[in-house]
Amino acid sequence: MIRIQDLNKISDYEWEIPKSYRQDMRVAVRLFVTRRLLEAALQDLSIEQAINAATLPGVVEPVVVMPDMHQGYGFPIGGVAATRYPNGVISPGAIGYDINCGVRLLASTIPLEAAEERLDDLANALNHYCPSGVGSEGSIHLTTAELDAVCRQGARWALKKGMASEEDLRRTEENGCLEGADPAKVSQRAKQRGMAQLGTLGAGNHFIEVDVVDQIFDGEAAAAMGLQEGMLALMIHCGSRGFGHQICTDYVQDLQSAVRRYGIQLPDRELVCAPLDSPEGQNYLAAMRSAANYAFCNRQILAYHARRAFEEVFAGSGLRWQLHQVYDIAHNMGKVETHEVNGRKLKVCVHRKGATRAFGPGHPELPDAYKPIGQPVLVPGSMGTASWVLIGTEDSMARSWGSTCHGAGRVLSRNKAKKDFRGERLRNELEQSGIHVRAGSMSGLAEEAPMAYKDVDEVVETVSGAGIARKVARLRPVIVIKG
DNA sequence: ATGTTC
Repeated sequence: MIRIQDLNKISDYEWEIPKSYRQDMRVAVRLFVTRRLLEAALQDLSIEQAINAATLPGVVEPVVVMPDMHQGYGFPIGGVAATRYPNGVISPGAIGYDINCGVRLLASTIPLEAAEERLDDLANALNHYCPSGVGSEGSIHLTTAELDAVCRQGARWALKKGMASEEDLRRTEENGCLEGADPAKVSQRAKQRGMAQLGTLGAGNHFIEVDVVDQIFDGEAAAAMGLQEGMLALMIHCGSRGFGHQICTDYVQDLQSAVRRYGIQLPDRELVCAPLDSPEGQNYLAAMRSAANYAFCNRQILAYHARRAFEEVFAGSGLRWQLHQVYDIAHNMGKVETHEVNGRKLKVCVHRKGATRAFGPGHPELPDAYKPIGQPVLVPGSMGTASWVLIGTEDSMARSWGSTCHGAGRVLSRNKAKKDFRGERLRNELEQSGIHVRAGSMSGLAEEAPMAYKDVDEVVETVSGAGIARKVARLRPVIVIKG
């Protein structure tokens, strides 16, 4: 087990594990943590998993972990690993089971005071229009051909169906559609699971939240995003549902043979991978991109449903209002990107698992509205606590592969949380603190108890202190919809 | 996270 004295302290917000720590490490590991969060991380296997990632063929210095890190399947949630393209490897476990799990934020022009007495109705309407829960199905049942179109087109598919605007797409990572998706590389079983789940929320830590903009930290960036203090905002946190989960399951199994065929030495079988330039690696990439596009489309359709709920509730209110997209960004994804390494451009596959892309100002991928300020980073907190809007910086580009944190990060396992907390009691406590809660499952609610998570404000303070993101706004929840 | 031990 690694001990705190095995790490080098770089600053109050940054630590390093040198590659000399273990013989099979190819590169160092950088941890963006305070001493307190480092001590929390030492309680599980997340740091060991980051060290294991530093042994991957083609990995480029450094492997990075974020302050919200915790143990995951083969690779820490909160981890970032860049591998040379196309000579390095790609690993499904370093992207996650919920491919393109991510967050979408919409900002309204409705002041909290004007909406207060309608919040209960709004919670009901959101709960009604946005199906949630494990295995939940939506109103859309796709044919195989339509599902293939969703895989290729992502959120653009929703535009064709009248459920998106061009502006929604512009304010979505990659305009809501990754190139290179190929539904022919997706199993029939995954497609079966995906056909009826488009436009559904799912369960676990996924949620739809109505927040009030509580505090602005960067006026210029907030203005560019249309965020105003005291106004309502809508946050959607979900991913690719059973579709992406099945694709990950399929390829974790599939790629075991590639590990043998290409003679890859792995410290942990769960870190299964394949060379990016192998047929196995390319097939996974094409399937992973299909799931990513499904998730972009899923969040787009959920936003469409949510707008219908707002329209229904505020129709007779006499209010003039808008609900415009701020941004949509993934935190579980593999992306082929060009980064500057030692003064040279290098093409890499950036694995982000529980880490949010955080491109700095001027990046060509950003929409014009955000080029001057940097990319919006959307950080959901644990249930009932704050959520944050941040922006990417020059430092995130230079030091963390254009990435930052993604949320609060668990400290207790789901099983432990279910034992320690009661869903009914949590719901009552949230309601008493003025948050309207709609939850499908009380045991699911217990798993998401805020006490099972780190303090999101402390996580944000750390990335902000380290310089790999800048604070824009803090949001406070008033409605929480859970599966 | 997940038709939560296909």
